[in-house]
Amino acid sequence: MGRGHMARRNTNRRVGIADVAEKAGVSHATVSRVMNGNAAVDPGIAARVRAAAVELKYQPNPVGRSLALGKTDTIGIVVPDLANPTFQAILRGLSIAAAQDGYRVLIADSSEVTSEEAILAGEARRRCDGVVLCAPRMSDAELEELAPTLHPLVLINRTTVATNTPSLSVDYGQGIQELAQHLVTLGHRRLVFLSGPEHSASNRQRLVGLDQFRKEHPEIELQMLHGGSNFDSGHESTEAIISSGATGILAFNDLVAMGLLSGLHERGIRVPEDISVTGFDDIPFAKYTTPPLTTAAVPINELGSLAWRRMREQIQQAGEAATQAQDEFSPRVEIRKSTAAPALTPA
Amino acid sequence: MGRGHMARRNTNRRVGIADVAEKAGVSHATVSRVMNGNAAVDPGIAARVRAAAVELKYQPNPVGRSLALGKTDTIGIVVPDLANPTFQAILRGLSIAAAQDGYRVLIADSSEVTSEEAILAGEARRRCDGVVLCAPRMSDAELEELAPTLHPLVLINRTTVATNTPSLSVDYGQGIQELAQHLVTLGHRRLVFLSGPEHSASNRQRLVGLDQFRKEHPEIELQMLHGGSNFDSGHESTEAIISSGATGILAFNDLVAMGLLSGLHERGIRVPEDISVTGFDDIPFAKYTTPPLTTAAVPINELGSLAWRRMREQIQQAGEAATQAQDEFSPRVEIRKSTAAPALTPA
DNA sequence: ACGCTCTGAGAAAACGCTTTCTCATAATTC
DNA sequence: GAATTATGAGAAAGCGTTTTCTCAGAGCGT
Repeated sequence: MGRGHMARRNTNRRVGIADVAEKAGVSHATVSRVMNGNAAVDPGIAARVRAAAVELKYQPNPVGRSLALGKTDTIGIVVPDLANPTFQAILRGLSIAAAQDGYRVLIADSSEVTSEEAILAGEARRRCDGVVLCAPRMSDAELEELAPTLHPLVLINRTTVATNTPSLSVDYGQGIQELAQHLVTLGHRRLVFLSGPEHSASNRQRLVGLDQFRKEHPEIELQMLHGGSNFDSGHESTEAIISSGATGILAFNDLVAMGLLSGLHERGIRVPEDISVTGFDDIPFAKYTTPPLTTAAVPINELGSLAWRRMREQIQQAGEAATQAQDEFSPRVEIRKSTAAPALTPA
Repeated sequence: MGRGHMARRNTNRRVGIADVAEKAGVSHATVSRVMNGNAAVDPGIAARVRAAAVELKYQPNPVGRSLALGKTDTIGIVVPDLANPTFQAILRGLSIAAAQDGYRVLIADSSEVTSEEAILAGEARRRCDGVVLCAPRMSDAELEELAPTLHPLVLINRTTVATNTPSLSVDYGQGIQELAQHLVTLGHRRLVFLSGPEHSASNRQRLVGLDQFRKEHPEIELQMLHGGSNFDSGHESTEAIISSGATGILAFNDLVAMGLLSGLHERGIRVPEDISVTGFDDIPFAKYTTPPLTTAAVPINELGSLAWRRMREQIQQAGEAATQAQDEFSPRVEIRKSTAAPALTPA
């Protein structure tokens, strides 16, 4: 029972195409043809090969396939922070959508280290058939330079001008304006925006939106307060918020709002009776806070699956340079219980 | 300026080792040696090669390397549901720890479809150097059969007897007992356990723990209520909880507890004054609910990084069959504001 | 000055697969 | 029945690396 000429190195080798070929008494090529259904193979032989394959539990080695086919059936995603529910949701949507088409996703977390992003993205690209760059913190110039080298690329929360790479963005500017408008309609006259990370493009968009809002509502007092993007930064801002004297708070996102909510609660300040608070994103937790959070809903699951669709389009087209879609989502204000008319409307 | 014999197929080929070799006037082999610093190379030549490499922006193709080296520097993780913060945290911990050692992670979400788990795990294994199986829902028998085929394998929340694969588990049984004890100590006499998914091994552990608890506290009334593992199932149980007449509620996990918290709030029932609620896991959101949730803290970030350490040990040892560690974590009860003495202790 | 060891670079095999190329055999046509 | 065309399987080239094998030339000792 010789193992043939293949028994050269390891005895406990993983079963390869050669083993199946030997067992079925055919050539490597024929096994490959049968496994991939590529060319016509005599039904009898095909059956023999298939039988040998199942008997040996043969599973083609994906690395070998990848090298031969020039594709890995894998896409990469680079996120600034995997702890952020927004990015988790995008990752999830992407992963599920991609899986439906037989693709897997490789993840890379830049941990908000801007300088790592380009490296991670490049590495991911070399291992994968494409890359999704999620809310990159790098500069526009850097992004512009990097984009072409990544080519099958989908951008989330950023856009490029030079190359026409598909991008998915959310109109944060509009969303924050609508939230501000909501507060004003309720009767609030003194607002605070608790801003997010400086490198965040979406934070800049919110600021631009609020500038616009100021022009349209010169009668409203709108203060800016520096913050971050997580619970803790919201919590830490509690005192500053209280002493601001504002009655309506626009938090950078839901996480910040939740941190703030908890801080206010500890201080015995009632929401929404004393202060109204809004979030942004409508993460799944937002409607379960106490009180449920008024926020601007970003269709976060769709983002992931649409990202995959755009990626797939590029992978399939390969050659033809089609015009790439620039999708923009408008957040929808979700009014819950964390906002209400202020107790005393100042004269 | 001929491209040499390499210009056979695509003009816009990706730059390969051959291009560098040609430019530096050396052989493929030498370029490889320089890039990997494997063998001694004449400093002059090495410099020439390196110069050529940077000029051409040469980056070795990982697929080629993987084939040659028999490793991918990638590990896979299979989770039942990427929407669950617990698994997200594990994924994150794993990803960050692995990245520190130059490894990437490929994710697979079985979406709670038990029959997919084995397939996904197998596929992941073929593409990666190892697999982390996170809270698999499959039967013990299936797991026992699958484990050896996955070999560099780390199990989370499950164990195997046959193969000695390292496993990380949490003593859910003890944790839930401690929470129950906490409620009893506060004066509660009527408790409810709002249980989780049936296929979940950790749910079974909780049930076993509570059986034990019952034996030790025959005087306590402990009801079981069916539920799930997310917000909605907690929210949906609100009525059943209220009509149970219990004053202390042990929710399957923090998500369920949060859903319940919100349901109780809507019904005007105060927590903890009227009813005490506990969660499990101590997800980041738990301390920001209103009121902050009493829960059993699972060291969730450590789980991910420890999973990587165990994986790395196996990858490095390769040959030597070392005894594999079975790590067990004891949850630590985190007392917050969602539990308190019941208003009226029944006679 | 001759032979020996040692250093270092190129040739070639290997990794596991797909696919083109080639050719034998069977099927078809006049 | 001989020439022509389908059909289908094997041989071999490639995919992009690493690594073993081989060998030329430099350095050394006597």
